[in-house]
Amino acid sequence: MQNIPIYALQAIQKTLERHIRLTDQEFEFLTQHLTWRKLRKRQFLLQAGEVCRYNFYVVKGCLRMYEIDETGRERVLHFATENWWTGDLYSFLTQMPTSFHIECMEDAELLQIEQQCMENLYTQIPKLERFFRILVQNSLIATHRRLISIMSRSATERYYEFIEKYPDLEQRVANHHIASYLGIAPESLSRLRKEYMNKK
Amino acid sequence: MQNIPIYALQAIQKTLERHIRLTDQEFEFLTQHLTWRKLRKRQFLLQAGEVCRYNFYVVKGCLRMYEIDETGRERVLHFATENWWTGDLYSFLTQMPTSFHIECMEDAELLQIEQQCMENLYTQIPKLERFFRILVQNSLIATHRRLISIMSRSATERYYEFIEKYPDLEQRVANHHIASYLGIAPESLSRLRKEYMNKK
DNA sequence: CGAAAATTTGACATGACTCAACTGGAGTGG
DNA sequence: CCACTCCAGTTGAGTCATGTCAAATTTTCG
Repeated sequence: MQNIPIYALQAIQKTLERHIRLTDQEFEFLTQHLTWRKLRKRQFLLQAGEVCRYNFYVVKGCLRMYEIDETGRERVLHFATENWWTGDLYSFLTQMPTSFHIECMEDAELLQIEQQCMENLYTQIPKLERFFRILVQNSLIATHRRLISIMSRSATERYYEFIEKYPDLEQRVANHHIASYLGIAPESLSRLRKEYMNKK
Repeated sequence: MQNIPIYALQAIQKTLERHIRLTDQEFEFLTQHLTWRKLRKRQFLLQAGEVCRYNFYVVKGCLRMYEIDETGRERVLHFATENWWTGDLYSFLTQMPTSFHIECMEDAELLQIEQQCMENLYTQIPKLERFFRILVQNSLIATHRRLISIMSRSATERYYEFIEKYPDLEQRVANHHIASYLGIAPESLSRLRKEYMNKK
């Protein structure tokens, strides 16, 4: 197995430090359960039907997690870039097959933790249970906001919200994926974009 | 302070047992941090601007948590009935003022845990940290589903989904609150209902 | 019983979708 | 390095689901 580069360890350490403080021993112990992974553009980290065995931390790159609905249309649930986590929590926890795909939109570098290890880690380092609880809580809060947003705001408003919140993604991510994330047709997004350009 | 009735303790115990197993001592310890609360219809458990200091477990009754958006319109984020939990996680955690209201739609009986106590409880009984992590995770999964649903399905489909999933709420909750939950106009819901009745 | 609120109904408006055609740029192979 | 293909993005026209507003009716509750 390939060694984990130092910058990746530093990155995840910094991310952890935002919520918990680990001793060097604890961090060392944690890193023994991390695996280093590199993927190229268009590769899948996860495909529908598989069980999601890992939780992924993005060191570099840009990924999207999406579902294909009954009508065959893709629905982007979220994007993940540097220092974000991704994975299908539901599948991860229940060990049921996932309904999601996670695809690299750019070459990517990741750290992964296996589900099995997580349980051990929680026992060995209770602080990690805290970390992941907070992570999930934040995720829930963000999803609530998005739900409210999609329920109360027009396509235009949601688009403006998006470019304000994620100016970088606007640049990195293909238009039709953003449209899918916002829950609008790519054609509509194209028109919104045009309108927005004219205003400026 | 009023004593907690036995049926309330039994209810919460049963709910906890779905994910963790506490010893009698642990449960006893937990109950010392619970407060019993009764509310009447139309009373507020939480109002925008307050800090949400508690996590609430519903023993009896039916509540709604909602936000008032920029246009003055109510958006129902969720309903809570028997054996559900409610509260504003974000405010609860950050101790920032909430933007939500939680209102009783029927006379209600609740158990509440104070945020401060939670932290102690987690330390004393790590299993509880697990319980709440799982709770939040399930909540996140449900919210993801709802997001996908609102993005990919028509108002009709969402309504059918709702009555299938929560046949009891359909009965207990006012029409316009369900409309708000589904993200549609009350008039539209009324029409969907009519259509649905004709079909049957 | 009566006032206020909720629901229903009708008429109309419109934002966003669909489908189809066109444009432009990136990637590929000769 | 050009020509060709393919996919993403743009644009236009027409449609439809759902929203809005207003009025009528029913229900709720003091």
